[in-house]
Amino acid sequence: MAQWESSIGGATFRALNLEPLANTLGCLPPFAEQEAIAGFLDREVGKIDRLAAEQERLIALLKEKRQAVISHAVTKGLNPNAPLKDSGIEWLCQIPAHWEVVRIKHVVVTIEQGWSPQCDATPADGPEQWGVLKVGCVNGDRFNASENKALPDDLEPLPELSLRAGDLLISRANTRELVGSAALVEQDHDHLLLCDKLYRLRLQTSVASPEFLTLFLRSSMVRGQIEIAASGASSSMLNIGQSVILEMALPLPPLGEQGEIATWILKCREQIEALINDAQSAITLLQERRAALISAAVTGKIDVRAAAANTTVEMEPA
DNA sequence: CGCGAGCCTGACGGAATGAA
DNA sequence: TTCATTCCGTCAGGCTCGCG
Repeated sequence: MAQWESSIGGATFRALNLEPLANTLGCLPPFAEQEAIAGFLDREVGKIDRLAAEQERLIALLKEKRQAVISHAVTKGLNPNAPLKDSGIEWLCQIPAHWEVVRIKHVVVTIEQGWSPQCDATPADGPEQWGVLKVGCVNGDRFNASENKALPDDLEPLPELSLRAGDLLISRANTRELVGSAALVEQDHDHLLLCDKLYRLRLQTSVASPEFLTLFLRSSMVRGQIEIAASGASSSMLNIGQSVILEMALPLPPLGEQGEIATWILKCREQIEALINDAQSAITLLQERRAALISAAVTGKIDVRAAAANTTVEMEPA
């Protein structure tokens, strides 16, 4: 490969011309050994690919688990022995008997949208420069303050749109999978402004915890409701109105229990994310091992006849 | 390279609502 | 009624990726 690097042309699409390929110098072992190397690589690379596929499956299962943990905890609580009652809402099924069901509007003090002036394409440079959030800041598992665009110097910022700790942000327009994504702002961002495509909810914190509501909005039940309610002619930009959020049923434990549930979910999430990271590292290592193995086998650094007799293969250090 | 497809979203316009 | 603001919907374009 290293021999070809200087011969590869193209900027956006990298292509190798035939001539350098034809002129490539290679070492050619006897035919029987070529066959042995090919057979060896088939076996060993196959093993590595199977291990990597298992890790990929593990990651998919962990992501499902992460979702299931949220969905279960925000609708059933942490005590498996708590008596249940019918919630009266079809998509919520049963909830603990001591919980209430309210409309989200009953715990919301304000809901507002922001402002989307024409901005620079680059994010604000440091916390002192004004920036306007992009809708993508609520995608994924947590609020991402780096998803913003710098406000041009000739535009006057609107300080009342800057973010405060506890603000709950929800995207009002995006693809079906992303619309309604919710994230909690954990600290003040004095110079970051709310954009037109985001709803900001401020709650009666004596009744409802923003952490709990954020997690509830991420549950599979709410995702299902949002995806049903999303409207619009363009499938790449579906919308949800304020009423979709405000009229949604919310199963509400006592405030203290909301906090316990949120803390527990966040702890589980950390553990699951650590496992996902481990699996991803394992895949990276397997890919490196795969490339090294192929390289070592075709350059004669592994004696494949000896390797065939052993299950473990020793490679010379690179 | 050039092109098309898919995905995402900024920007803008129109409808609805509220204030004067 | 008029004007301003808020809310909602979508067009068009940027970006990435894959293909011939």
